[in-house]
Amino acid sequence: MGAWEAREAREARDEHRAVPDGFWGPRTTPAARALLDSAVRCFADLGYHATTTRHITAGVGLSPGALYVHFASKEELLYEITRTGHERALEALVAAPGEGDAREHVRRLVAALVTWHARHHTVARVCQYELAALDPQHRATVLDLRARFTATLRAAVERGAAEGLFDVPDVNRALRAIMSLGIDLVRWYRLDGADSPEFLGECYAELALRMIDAPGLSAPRPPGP
Amino acid sequence: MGAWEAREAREARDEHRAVPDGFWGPRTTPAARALLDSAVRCFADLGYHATTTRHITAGVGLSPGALYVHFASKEELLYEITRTGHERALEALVAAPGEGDAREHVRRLVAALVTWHARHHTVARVCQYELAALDPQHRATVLDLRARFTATLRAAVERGAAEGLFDVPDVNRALRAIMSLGIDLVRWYRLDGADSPEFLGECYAELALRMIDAPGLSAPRPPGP
DNA sequence: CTGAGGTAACTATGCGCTCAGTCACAGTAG
DNA sequence: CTACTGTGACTGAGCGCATAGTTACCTCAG
Repeated sequence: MGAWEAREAREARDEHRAVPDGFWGPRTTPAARALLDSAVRCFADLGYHATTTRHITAGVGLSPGALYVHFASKEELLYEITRTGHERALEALVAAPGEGDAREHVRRLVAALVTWHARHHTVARVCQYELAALDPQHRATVLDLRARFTATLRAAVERGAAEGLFDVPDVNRALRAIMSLGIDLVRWYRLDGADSPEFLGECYAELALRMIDAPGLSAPRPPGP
Repeated sequence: MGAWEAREAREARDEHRAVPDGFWGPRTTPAARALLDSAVRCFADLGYHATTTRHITAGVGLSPGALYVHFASKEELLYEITRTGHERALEALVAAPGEGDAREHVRRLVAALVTWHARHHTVARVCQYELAALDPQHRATVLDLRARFTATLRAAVERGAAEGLFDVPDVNRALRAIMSLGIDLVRWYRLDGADSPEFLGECYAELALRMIDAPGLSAPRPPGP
């Protein structure tokens, strides 16, 4: 039995994966993907600075030096995680169909935002809490992705405000409130809890609309749990 | 000029204080208060694990060993900060008057929650993000304070739901949404921004009520910015 | 004199990262 | 088929360094 079969056997009995297949993209090798998975779990549990390279490599049954075969540094690992995480979240947002009026568009955007952050709450936690540990250049790249994310949501809210569907005295304040609903759940959400990501997305989309709806426009209440 | 006058002179030209006078309680000595202030700034900026004892002591013009004259360890410093922060936040919440119906009570509680977290956003950031670095015993003490905090808010929401004022299919989900509004602002709020803590508290209290109000109960819209 | 507060040099530890060497394996020559 | 060789993944000891925490000594107001 070669080393690679032995490692696959170890991986098979590892705890559940941090992300689904395909998340890291097709070019990444199996060992690099396993290291990214392990790093996501460690960074989410302990934080970037409290995580050692030995934690990460031990999580996939490798020795400390193996990390540097696939990544130049611990920081590059964090960069790969946060950049890919932000790219996937942005993809989920722009994939939300823009049909219907601004109200339906915002509903679908918030549902997509919340569903993604709930389903990928471990990666999302790293993306939200560990940006300060990035190199300035890497951080700038990730913050640019964040700006595009926010701009997508802002456009929909501004459109609804212009059409008189929403009552938002300050678009930025409304945006921050909506984003807070989606972002803060990475702090507490667990996949084995009562609410599925999709269900939570629907609930929170309704809450967001209630916050910004103009008076008298509220639709009938959504289904219960 | 003695060493103490020299230190006071250094403090006088320091950047603005992290917390107002009296925050740490009357028993703490001036040197200990200065170290707590410096630690709050460092932990909020860099995170607990990336902060060294040299950072903290250099921030008040002392040598590294001086920290251990006043505190047993870096962790005890974090414990003092998070415990006191949670105590002060809880005090602000229970000080909100409970007069009027449940709707007004929730409004005042959310306003108090948001106002406190905005005004003390630096301490609050440490309280929210660095709990994992606490000793298990210290963490248990702080989590108990958090539970009492949540229970205060939950009681008011449950009362309103029982009276038919609120439409909340799941009290925990509504609570989490409201708490997320208040907690996530420590990530972005700055005191030199456009909204004062009190004004943001009023705005967010209104948003919270819109999320949970039963249909047809919404009051006229609040004042603009 | 006393002792609380503070200093500076120190220790032990554990970190990120390196590098010479091992191993499995694919390709190729004879 | 065997023998040889190049290649890339990986090992594991360990380097240089920065860290948290310790300690012996100093200062000076009361």
